Amino acid sequence: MALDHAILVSLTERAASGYDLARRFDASIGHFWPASHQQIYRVLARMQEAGWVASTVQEQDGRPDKKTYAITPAGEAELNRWAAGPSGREAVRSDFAVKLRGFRDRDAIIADTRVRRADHVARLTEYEASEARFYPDPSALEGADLGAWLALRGGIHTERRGIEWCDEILTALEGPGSR
Amino acid sequence: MALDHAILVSLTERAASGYDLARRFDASIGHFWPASHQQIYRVLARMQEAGWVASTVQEQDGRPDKKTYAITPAGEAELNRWAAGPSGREAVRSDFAVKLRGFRDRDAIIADTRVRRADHVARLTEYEASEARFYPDPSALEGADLGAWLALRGGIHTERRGIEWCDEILTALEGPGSR
DNA sequence: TGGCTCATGTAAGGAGTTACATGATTAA
DNA sequence: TTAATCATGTAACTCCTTACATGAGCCA
Repeated sequence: MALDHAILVSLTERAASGYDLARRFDASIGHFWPASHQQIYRVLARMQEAGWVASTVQEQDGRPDKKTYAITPAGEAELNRWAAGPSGREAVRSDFAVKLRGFRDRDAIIADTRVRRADHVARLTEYEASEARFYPDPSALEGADLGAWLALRGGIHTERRGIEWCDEILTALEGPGSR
Repeated sequence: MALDHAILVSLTERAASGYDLARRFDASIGHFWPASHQQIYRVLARMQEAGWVASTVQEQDGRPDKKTYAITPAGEAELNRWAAGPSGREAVRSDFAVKLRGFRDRDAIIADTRVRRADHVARLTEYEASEARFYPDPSALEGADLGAWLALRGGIHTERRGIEWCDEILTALEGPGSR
């Protein structure tokens, strides 16, 4: 059900079409809760039926009509209800850890680890650039900005520990100095 | 499909019934790929049909019959095939990060963060105890043991960064010194 | 001419969760 | 006598993924 709330949070920041939301999810919220456009359209339809969002259609020339969704008071109430409750522990599901655990193909693991490391570095770079750009003075943050910054910090920690882990794996499998 | 491979890895270590596997998942492999007994029974049935595992039934007095599953050569081949390929990046889905991002209820977030922190500490303690007990001399490890240790290291890194993140959140929301 | 962006969806299937079901033994 | 452990499953449901579908404009 958390996709519902992720969409509501995003709509609180600004009304949007399904298409817009899909792009936002690719760029920002999706780092914490990825979603495809197909899923987003389905959930929007469901939430409209529940009265949590309302849509207005805009015609556009040369382009398909655009349905813009906005959060309703009922949607706000639902967000508040959800925000007040505890969040569940998220399940860790790592194909990679299972593969390590079943240790069979040293070279495949090394290759895999290198790819993962590069991926972590890329995302860390992206997060750090966002942090420098949008939150240069964290001690001055309040409310929504503070929350968004803390969420970003979570991403930064995740990527850093991912790099550390990859380095440990590479050191153990290839010996130090060969990376 | 990775539950299939997690079960196969576990069966490689030792043949087991669905019930045994469910307990093993609760205790160890499940830290990287949680699974309920219902799921495990379903996957075992599917893998038996595919010829990846074979079962023998043992009668027991005073207790229900026990179906013990073992991996077959076809299952070994499948595991090797899977181990040689790259592993996908796992999707991060964090209810908690979405909640932070939508920052609405400071007290609820603080309470939530404290619970999460305690949870991370508990698991970290467990992992560190396992490490000290089973892998006192990591530099001497090889093969399957090395893989299992590296997987455990991943868990340790995850919990540590989880604690760091929680501390950062609590510091930002309550100010330093009040924790 | 071929692919990208904008914009909306449907449909089928795989994976995971939750609830239900049965039945004997053993420990508090 | 109540609950937990051992041991097996079925059924319904939600959620996510992948593939398919349409159609106009724009850039190389």
